[in-house]
Amino acid sequence: MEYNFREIEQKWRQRWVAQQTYKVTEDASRKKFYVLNMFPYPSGAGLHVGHPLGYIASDIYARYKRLQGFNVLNPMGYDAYGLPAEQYAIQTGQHPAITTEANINRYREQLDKIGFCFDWSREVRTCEPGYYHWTQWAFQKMFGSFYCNACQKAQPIEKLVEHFAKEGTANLDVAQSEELSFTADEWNSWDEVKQQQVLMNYRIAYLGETMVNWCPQLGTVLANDEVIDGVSARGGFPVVQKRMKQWCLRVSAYAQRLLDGLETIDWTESLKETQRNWIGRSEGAEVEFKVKDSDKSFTIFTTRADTMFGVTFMVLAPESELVQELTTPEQKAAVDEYLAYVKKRTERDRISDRKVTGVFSGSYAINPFTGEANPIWISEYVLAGYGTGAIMAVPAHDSRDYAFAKHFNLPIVPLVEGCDVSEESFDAKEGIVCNSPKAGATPYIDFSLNGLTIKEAIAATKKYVKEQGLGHVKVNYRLRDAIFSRQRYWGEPFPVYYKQGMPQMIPEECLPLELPEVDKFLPTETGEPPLGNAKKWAWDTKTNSVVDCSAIDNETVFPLELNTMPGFAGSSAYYLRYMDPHNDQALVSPEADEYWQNVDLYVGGSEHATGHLIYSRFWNKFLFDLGVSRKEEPFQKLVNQGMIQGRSNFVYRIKDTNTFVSLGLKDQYDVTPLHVDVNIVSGDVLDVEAFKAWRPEYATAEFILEDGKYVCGWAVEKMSKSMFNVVNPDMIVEKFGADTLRLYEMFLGPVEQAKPWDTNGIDGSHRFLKKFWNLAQNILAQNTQTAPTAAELKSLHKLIKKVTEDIENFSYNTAIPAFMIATNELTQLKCTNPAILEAMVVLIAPFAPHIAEELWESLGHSTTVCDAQWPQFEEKYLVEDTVKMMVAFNGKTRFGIDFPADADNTTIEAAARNHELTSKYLEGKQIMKVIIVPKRMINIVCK
RNA sequence: GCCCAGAUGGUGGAAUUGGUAGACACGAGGGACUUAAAAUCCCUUGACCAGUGAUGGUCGUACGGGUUCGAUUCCCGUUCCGGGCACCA
Repeated sequence: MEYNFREIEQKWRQRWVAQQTYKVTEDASRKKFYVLNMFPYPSGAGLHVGHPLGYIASDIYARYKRLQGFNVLNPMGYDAYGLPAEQYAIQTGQHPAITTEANINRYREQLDKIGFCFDWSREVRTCEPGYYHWTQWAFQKMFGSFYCNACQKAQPIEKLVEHFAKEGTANLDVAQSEELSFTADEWNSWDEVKQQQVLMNYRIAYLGETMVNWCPQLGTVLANDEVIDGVSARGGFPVVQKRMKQWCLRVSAYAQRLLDGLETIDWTESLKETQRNWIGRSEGAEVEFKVKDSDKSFTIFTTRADTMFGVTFMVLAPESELVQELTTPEQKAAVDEYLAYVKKRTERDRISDRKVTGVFSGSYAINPFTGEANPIWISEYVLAGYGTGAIMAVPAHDSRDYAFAKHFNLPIVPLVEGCDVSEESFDAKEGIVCNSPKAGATPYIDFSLNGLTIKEAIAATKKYVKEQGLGHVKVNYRLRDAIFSRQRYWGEPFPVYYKQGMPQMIPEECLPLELPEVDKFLPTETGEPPLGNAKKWAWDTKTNSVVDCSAIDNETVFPLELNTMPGFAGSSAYYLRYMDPHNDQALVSPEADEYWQNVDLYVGGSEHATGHLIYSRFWNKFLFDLGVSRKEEPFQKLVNQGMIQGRSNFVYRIKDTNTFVSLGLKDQYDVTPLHVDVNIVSGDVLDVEAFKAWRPEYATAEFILEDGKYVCGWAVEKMSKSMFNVVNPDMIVEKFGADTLRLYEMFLGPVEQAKPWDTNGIDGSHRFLKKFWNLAQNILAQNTQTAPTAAELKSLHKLIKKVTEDIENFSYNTAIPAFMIATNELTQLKCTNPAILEAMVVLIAPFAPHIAEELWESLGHSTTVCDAQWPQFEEKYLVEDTVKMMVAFNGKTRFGIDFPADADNTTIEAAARNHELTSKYLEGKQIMKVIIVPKRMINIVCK
């Protein structure tokens, strides 16, 4: 019988749906395993062969775990809110919901063809009210919480209110936007609005006036991870800094826990490193400097407290409030001029040209270690948002300070033995300290740092700063709070209305607050977000319902929030929702959450390292504090699948002609390379007729061939429509079958590695399946009932061992060759034993489920192969009595000799002396050492 | 600039983590079957040298050193490619 993959695959696709083969339910008697893919944004372009890579890898693991007896949750859904659908809506008037629905249907159709074991009954879409109900709910909980530093967890805001009423801000250790100080009496005397304003300083979801990344072309703000090199990650439009009132999430409060959590999870080191960089913890000291001839003082942050003796000037950020306070009247004009200059510069200007600029404030600061007065400068190289917005400059040991000192001719004092600072600063934190005053030499300090290593000196100075009350030890993080408002239509609406300018949450029982209809998806004429176009978008507090905007009276009917939530809102807790997707009483029931816990294996791209993977960890930690999530870390193990790049093909057109010249001859002409559709190129040879038919302008094209063929050039590029290098999985499935596609994608190389797609090699995978099929048909036809031979068992168990290990390690690319080898061996052994075939069918089921099901049925089983048992490896079938080992003398390979498999040094030595091939080499020689490499070789060191 | 990960045939990639480097596949070359093509099967395929031949030898895992009986693997230095962070003090 032929291997008719089309018939087989269609048959099993239908049967899996009919029998609900992949539907899972919580089952306390079985161990759970949760496999998850990063859910896709359903774009209009559909899937290309790169998309399913991760899905196939996780599908193999899910199927393998199921065969091992685990109850496997492997859900799929859609990250359905997003910019492309909205921009399409702006251009065409087509409602984003319609576009999104159409795209989802196309995705689903494509996914269904590849044979995944997703439980589609658990599908979620972030744009559905039943789903974003819980996104809104979590937001309200964040609004109703503050972060307690002392207990390192989120707490209800009521506790903070209680604290304020009793002690004001005394004994308060909480995460906050700015440090406030007030008494209980003051708090109690304030009215509701004032109290609410103060509480905003502490809420985890808060409305904050902050500098945001504003993208004028997109008409919205962007989070830090959405901005790359001063332009938007999506679209590449310029981004400017703008002060705006926005919803923010206090992610920074969780910085330390986000950092610590990395130690407990099984992610790649490079991904953890990326997150560590993003969180950017730095340990240092805040030191207070008094201003000369003034009662003012200010605090700086430094990680190099050891360089206190190398300070020669101070620098303030232009945006710092200290600038106004410390500028002397004489310098005011110069400072104002400088501030005006800085204000004109965009983020992009700052990044692209880093010229040294600055202005002297006129004031001096007293170094608390030496009593020296140092000039206070103002410069844009100091950032307002980091540390205290003020630094002590140590030009000898900081390259930025160095550049500044050279430019403005300020002194440079080196502090490390033997360092040369005539050309550049010495930034390394290594070496021995010198040039610090002797103990007792100044009235300010009674010890010397000279002779200490930098590390010791840092510790010593920090300790001194703390003891003397000159400042305190401080940890700073680069991680900023996430800006949570977007001026868009196609996103989750905030469940918020405004009363007296203060945000109010709509009652929890009224959630979800559904996205209203608008007739235009653009911002309003007055510059309000698109929701400003909605007619029915006001909250009636009497009826607790959405009413027409015309009813707004600001007494019982109030305007609703016009911003929507960003993309990461819906993707932050979706893995919890899959556990209990139809629950309308809770995000997830405690029972479902207790059973599924967290994701055991998460598969997705590393491009989400500083976005989704930070936000969802934060979101989950918050839910953990609330007691909603059982596990502090959502994704125990994470595998990053590498991007599949496109392999583009080129044709070479001779300039100003319609003649194309083959690759090997192109250097003889002046040519322009042009992308050509890879689907009309096979093995880099162009299908000339198809090319003429491809585009009208090529209908009359002429060709200069080599050896009768037109050979194309090629390059590895991103897979994209514009490069004509997109390979569609549907086409591959049609031509070779889903099992071949699955096998080939895994065979291409390690899952984690980026690699170019090359359809040429797919024959090999397809050929293997045919061979496997033929072997199976042969066995089924003969159906010998005798016991398997030792050779057959050896072949099988070698395979079991290899495949089991490789799946565990995600080395699918090495598991597949093992199948090829075993199939060849068993074919050569003329195996006719169905027991051997049965085991092989189970082993291959995760990789090629359709063919496995078909053969499983042929073997007489009435259940699906998914309910089979993973074969057990038994060592005894691999053990051999004798082993052929290479005997080498002093490392030089000489002879292959059979030895007993369990031979030790003494027997080997004796055997070597007696053996006809080796005895003469050893005659009269002394054996120094015998090294046995198990089952491989023996090296005899002799002289 | 700092941090992380890499570099193996014409190509994608293996190598039991210190033990016969190049598994497996693609491509290429040769052959068988076929009127022919497709499909299938078999052989060769890192480079160089010697030999009619079986075969033997030398070199070879980016480059230069080191440790070791033995290094693709460990250590030091250099070059190149990829990723992250970046006037973050």
